[in-house]
Amino acid sequence: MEKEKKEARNFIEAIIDDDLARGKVQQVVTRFPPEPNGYLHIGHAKSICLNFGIAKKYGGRCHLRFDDTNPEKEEQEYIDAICEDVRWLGFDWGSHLYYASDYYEDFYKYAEELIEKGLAYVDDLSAEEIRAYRGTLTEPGRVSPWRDRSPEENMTLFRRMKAGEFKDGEKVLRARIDMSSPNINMRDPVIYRIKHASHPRTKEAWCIYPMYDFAHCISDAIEGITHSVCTLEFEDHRPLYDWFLDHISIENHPRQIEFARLNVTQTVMSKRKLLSFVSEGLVNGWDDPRMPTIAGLRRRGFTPESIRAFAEAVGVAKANSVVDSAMLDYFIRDDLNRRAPRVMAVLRPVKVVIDNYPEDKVEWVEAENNPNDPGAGTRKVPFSREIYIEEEDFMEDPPKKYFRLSPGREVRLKHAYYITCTHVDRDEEGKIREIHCTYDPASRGGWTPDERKVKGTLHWLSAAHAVRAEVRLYEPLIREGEGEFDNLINRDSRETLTDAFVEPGLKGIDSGRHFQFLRLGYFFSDPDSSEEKSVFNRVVGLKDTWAKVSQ
RNA sequence: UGGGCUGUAGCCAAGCGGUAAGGCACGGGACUUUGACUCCCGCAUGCGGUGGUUCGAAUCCACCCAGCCCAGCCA
Repeated sequence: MEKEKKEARNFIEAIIDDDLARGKVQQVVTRFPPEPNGYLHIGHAKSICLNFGIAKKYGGRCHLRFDDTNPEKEEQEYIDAICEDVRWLGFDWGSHLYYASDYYEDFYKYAEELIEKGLAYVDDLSAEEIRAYRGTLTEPGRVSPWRDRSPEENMTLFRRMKAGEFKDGEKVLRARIDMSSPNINMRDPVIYRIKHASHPRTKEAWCIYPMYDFAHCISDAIEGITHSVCTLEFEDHRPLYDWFLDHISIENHPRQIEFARLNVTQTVMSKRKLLSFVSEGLVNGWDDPRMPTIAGLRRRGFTPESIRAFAEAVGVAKANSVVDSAMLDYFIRDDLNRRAPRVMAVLRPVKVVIDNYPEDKVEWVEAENNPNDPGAGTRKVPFSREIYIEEEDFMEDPPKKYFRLSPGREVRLKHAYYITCTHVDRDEEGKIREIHCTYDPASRGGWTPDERKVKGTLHWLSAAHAVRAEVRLYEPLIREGEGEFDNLINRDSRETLTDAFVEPGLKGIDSGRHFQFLRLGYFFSDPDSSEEKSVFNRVVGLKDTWAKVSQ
């Protein structure tokens, strides 16, 4: 019998179940609230899967809302990219696409309400002075000399701020809470500042902009969000959000739940650092296959399914943690193993001449497209006297347990014949020119009537038929280990192989296709591919037991 | 040395007073026309530490230790 009664539930879902059971909420509404100041990365993917996942699980809805309250850092390009990434990940916000900037009038109205109630004031202190007055972690702050202006005066000043009568930084609006609170967020936080800047959406309509803390909680409330899921660093802000919502005329008061953000080994999860990678040219843009951005992962060849499975597997909790990147590798392999057709490619070719094979003969051997999926069918691959094999599949003087090709050794060419190495032809510098072999005509298809065992099986390509391709291999941008961040940056994280070859069937292949290059790994045809030259990214290598053994 | 939060295996993570799930990694074996996949097996007398309560504690209490976050007119 099935036994899936034990449905995995994280602590957030436990809270939601409880709220539902107590009748606190009838419908679950969540949201994913990015600031459009950069591209989304794998850490955001976890949050997206969490928020949209919860909505789906509970039959509720999840909004996509841009927290665009800082016009100096935000751009339309980022808005478009974020929408594309969320959609690609497989989530649908339906008609629920919102912007904090849609609520600017509301925020303004609520700010005036606080002023009327004597709960907000216009402060003339400079940024430096405000910082000095704020106190420290262990000492209370001091009140601003402007803290006791009358509501009328504050209202007049605030309206003049809005009207553009002051320069940037000349005045701010602050909440009047408690300068001696042990929670620094409660020490009269700034809620509006003057920025004479053009906003991607509201353009020149405003010269005062609300701070995140003020805008965010009100946006959630306006949208009817029931559960505001966010990361741990906002835990200290919750009392502030509660204060705002308790002091303005608004009905809904979402419950905020904080979880630990995702960290992955050898992976940069800071938008600031990722932006510097882009601007300093360490990578070729936000969608460079080495980037942990969703756009980068997509171009590398990751699938939405694999990322969702990964997000599900890492779980949700409150403990800071760093997930082993091997986990991500596992889920993309797991997914591609099921769907990627097998094909042969030789990345670093070395020529093999089969001396007893007829000069001009070509045989088309049958090859299965996916041994794990009989429905995937078969294809024909050309075989001839001269072939390419992988450089590392031959060793003149092999260590023990090496069961690839070496002098006197017999191996199987996948789908084709058994060959035995007779001798090696080298040039003056000692570099291999050709490896000479003989083949056993009785072994066609890859087995013999005498059923003798051949331990090694190699992939290969008929030299005359092989199609040249470019293959790009990637390593993590960050090296393993500890130390100064800059010293860990891998400035040689991409290797471009321009002399690789693939099966003739891949000539002119479309971009966006997944393959398993037999024995090498999973590859993805890059958008840089053209009619003349295909370009493949290595998504991830196959697990390589030999690499471990040979060390 | 203020406030908030967190410590369960190498890495994630269940567990909610009844005797330590699961995944990744790792090790061993089987299978193999991919050294892949798949399949078996192994992997915490132990839950940050010390006391206490209890017939019984990872779960409750006390104290201690360690780590993370907060002093933007960023989000």
